[in-house]
Amino acid sequence: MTSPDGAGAELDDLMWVLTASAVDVITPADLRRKLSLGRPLRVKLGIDPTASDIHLGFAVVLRTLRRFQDAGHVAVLILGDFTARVGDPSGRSATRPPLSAEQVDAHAATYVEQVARILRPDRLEVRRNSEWLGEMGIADVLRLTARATVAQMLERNDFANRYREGRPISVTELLYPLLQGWDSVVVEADVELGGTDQLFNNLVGRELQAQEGQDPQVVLTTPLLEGTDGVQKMSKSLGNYIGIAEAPAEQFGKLMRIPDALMPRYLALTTAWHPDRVEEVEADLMSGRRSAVETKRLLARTVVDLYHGEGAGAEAEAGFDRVFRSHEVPSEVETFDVPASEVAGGRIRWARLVHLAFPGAVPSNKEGRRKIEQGGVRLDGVKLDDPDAEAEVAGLEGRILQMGRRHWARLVVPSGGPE
RNA sequence: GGGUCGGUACCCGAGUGGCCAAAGGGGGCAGUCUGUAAAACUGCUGCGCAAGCUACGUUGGUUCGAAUCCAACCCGGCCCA
Repeated sequence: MTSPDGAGAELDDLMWVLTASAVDVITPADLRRKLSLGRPLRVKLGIDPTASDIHLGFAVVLRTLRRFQDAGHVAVLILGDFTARVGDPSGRSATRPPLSAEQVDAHAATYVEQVARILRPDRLEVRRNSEWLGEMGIADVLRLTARATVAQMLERNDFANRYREGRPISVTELLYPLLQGWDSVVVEADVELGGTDQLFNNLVGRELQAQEGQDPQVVLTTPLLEGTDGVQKMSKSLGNYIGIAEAPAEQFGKLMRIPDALMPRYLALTTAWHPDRVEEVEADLMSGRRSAVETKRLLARTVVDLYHGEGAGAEAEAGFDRVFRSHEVPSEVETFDVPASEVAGGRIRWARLVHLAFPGAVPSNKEGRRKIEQGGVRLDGVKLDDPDAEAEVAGLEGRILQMGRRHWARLVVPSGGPE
């Protein structure tokens, strides 16, 4: 079906770029046909405004959307504000509390701001599904529900598994696929993108469009990227994510810590490279022409460059080497002001100080004590050994407290207090 | 509506009157090693300097003493209607 002329070759390449990392394309023939229409396609992506940080996992589908934009098509971003307000119970157990309109607005704003780091502003349309779903009456809803049967809904793996395992499924949940599908009808989507977990929902959109006499959307799903632990899919709640807005040093460090086995996945899904380039680097890695560490460094530099600009990756790498190769203190260390109120008689317990300086990593005094006992705390490179000992606060000024391998604080002593 | 089983720490899960801040596993964290990878090994994993305090769905009760017994309630699974 490939024509020998230039246009055909171009289309072949575009298909390759758009679908190289896709899991399902339903159907490739439809996609090819639509791409040849000679008009900008409307490419839909529904997002759930309950989370507020975009990470590399979600960026996978956004990157694909960007590729459509670069090919001249329009990104139609649907904020599922209506569904978020109703309270999507998909997470079950903790029956997620419905969000208020204000919360949704706040999330939506940060979302759009972050999305702008990946999508281009021209050829971008942002819609909220409350625009139309909020207008629907019970009669409309019933009409919509009449279009699907329970058996059809249970075809969705997620539902089928839960049903089989005796886990709860709320009736509302059965409704979501229909509502999302209706979004496609309203915005007249030509293509809908989504993670593989959205396959079923997006196919429902295809059905509904056909019933409404529209040319059904092409459904293209992208893989769910594994998080930094290499096992679970990346998500904020699991803490295994790399945010696209995170600082270069953070991103670089986290990327260096992913399991080696994950590199091909990350090369393909997080770099925005042409798939030919991905294959080339991967081949070098497999053949040993490029070592694992070098490949990982290349990956980390590439991703940091992508979100922080050309050169940011190399800079982050230099900082990384400084800390983890030369074991020096990073050039930028956050200062920690020892609170005067915590100082008794010019002294403070080490365990307490560690807790106060690193509230996130050391959530309690008790934890601070454990960290010291286990040899995880250093002052100017010297291990502390007695958590119950007290430090002379006056002697702490400007010294560097280190906890574990990745936490530092430059101590600042309160001045002007009653001496 | 009736019956039945269940709700334990971040997760799974043992525990059925005191020896339970609660076995075991997973996860996580710190240490050694290393490429901040993997594998391996060690330790830790409610809060408090401590006395002690708070925690086994919720509330109340029995008891010298409750995660364990009783009552009501809330939530979920299954079966019947």
